[in-house]
Amino acid sequence: MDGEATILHADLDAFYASVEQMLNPSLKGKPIAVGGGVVLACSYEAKKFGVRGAMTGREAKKLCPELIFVPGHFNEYQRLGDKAIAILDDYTPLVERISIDEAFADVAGTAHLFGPPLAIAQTVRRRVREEVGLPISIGVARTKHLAKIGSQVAKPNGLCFIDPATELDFLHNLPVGLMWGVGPKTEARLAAIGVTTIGQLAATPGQSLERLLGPAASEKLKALSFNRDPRSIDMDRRARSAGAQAALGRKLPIASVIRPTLRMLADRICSRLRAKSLAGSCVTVRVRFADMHAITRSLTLDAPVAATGIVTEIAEDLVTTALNDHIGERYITLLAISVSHLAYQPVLQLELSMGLAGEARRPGTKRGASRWMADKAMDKVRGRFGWEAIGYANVVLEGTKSVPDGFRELAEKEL
DNA sequence: TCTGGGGTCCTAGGACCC
DNA sequence: TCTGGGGTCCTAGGACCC
Repeated sequence: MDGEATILHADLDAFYASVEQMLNPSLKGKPIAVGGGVVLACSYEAKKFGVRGAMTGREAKKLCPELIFVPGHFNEYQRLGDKAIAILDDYTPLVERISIDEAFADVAGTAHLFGPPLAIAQTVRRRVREEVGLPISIGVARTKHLAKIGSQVAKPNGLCFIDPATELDFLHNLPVGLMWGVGPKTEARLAAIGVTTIGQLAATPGQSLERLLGPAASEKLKALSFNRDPRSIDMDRRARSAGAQAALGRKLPIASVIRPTLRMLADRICSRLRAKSLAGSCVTVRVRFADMHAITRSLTLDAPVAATGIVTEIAEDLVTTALNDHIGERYITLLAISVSHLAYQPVLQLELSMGLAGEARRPGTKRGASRWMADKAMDKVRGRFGWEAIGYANVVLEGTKSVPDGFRELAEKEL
């Protein structure tokens, strides 16, 4: 068995806000928020007042009157995040990037070169501070799950090494909410049967847990509560779906709102797919109503698609059926599309799927060949002049853009 | 003919994570 | 002026096949 603590979980602290404080030292030590209408990220000083991501700017300002809003340097986030995570590559090839500001690394095979894992973690922290200028917390443990918990416990700007000899003592004293997969709902359910620590969860009979959370979740949590985590480092995780969404404010569900919005969303998704020679055979839409409750409708196709026009039309059909099931709703507040069941499409098949799949399904629609030409032309212009050079301009979404495009792009996972 | 059972896919909803 | 955007995984019922 793997008896040694060789997994590192490295997590940049309050990443976007820390970058802003580094770029503008006058912001250091002050409560700041990136964003305006919505808080995209905030500093530890702001968190002390209860400010959180996804809050409206107004709400945040109410909690913390001195809060300073900054627009955000999105290009810098990508560059600095890459630079920090790349430092891990100097100590092992086994690095798994989780998001822009977070990664796992396994240094099991490289101790003879760089010393024990704890020493490597210390070096990485020092180098990120010196070479990138940012605080980073690291957890070191025997499993991914425990390393991740370690980095959370270490924050802000700390290091937490969990000795395998005493790891269960450490783990069992922590609140269940720190476990991967335990969010507010599960935490509340567990609390209802008196389980608030990981130790109490470990001591709960499997049957009661299963009744409460279902077989898969209870089995997983049970294993994790004894630090049995089978996951190893996965160096190239591929996305399984690609999606896009747009918050609309409050809009009547009419064609002049729905059509251009869906076209814009399909355009975003499909150009990403085509750029990677991918196509997907399942299209899902999501409609959210004024009371925040949301519904989804999906359709699985015979062949994968990546043409903007085809995805737009399928999405329109799905949204229409969704709305027909909810006639009483007066306003919609969000539309989303997701394309899944992705498959790699060598160019020839991609061209075919763009045309034939659509025509087979809906004979009356615009011919596949001309769609292929239109998409291809658009991809080409954007390749040369950038995304904004051409697009589906729409008056509908003017002014409702609450989140900058830069932020959106950072959230996109590599396809 | 009737009955049981397993496996897999599709769809809708929900919880969670960054 | 209520409440962003991009993802993953699980559940449960029904269809369908063997």
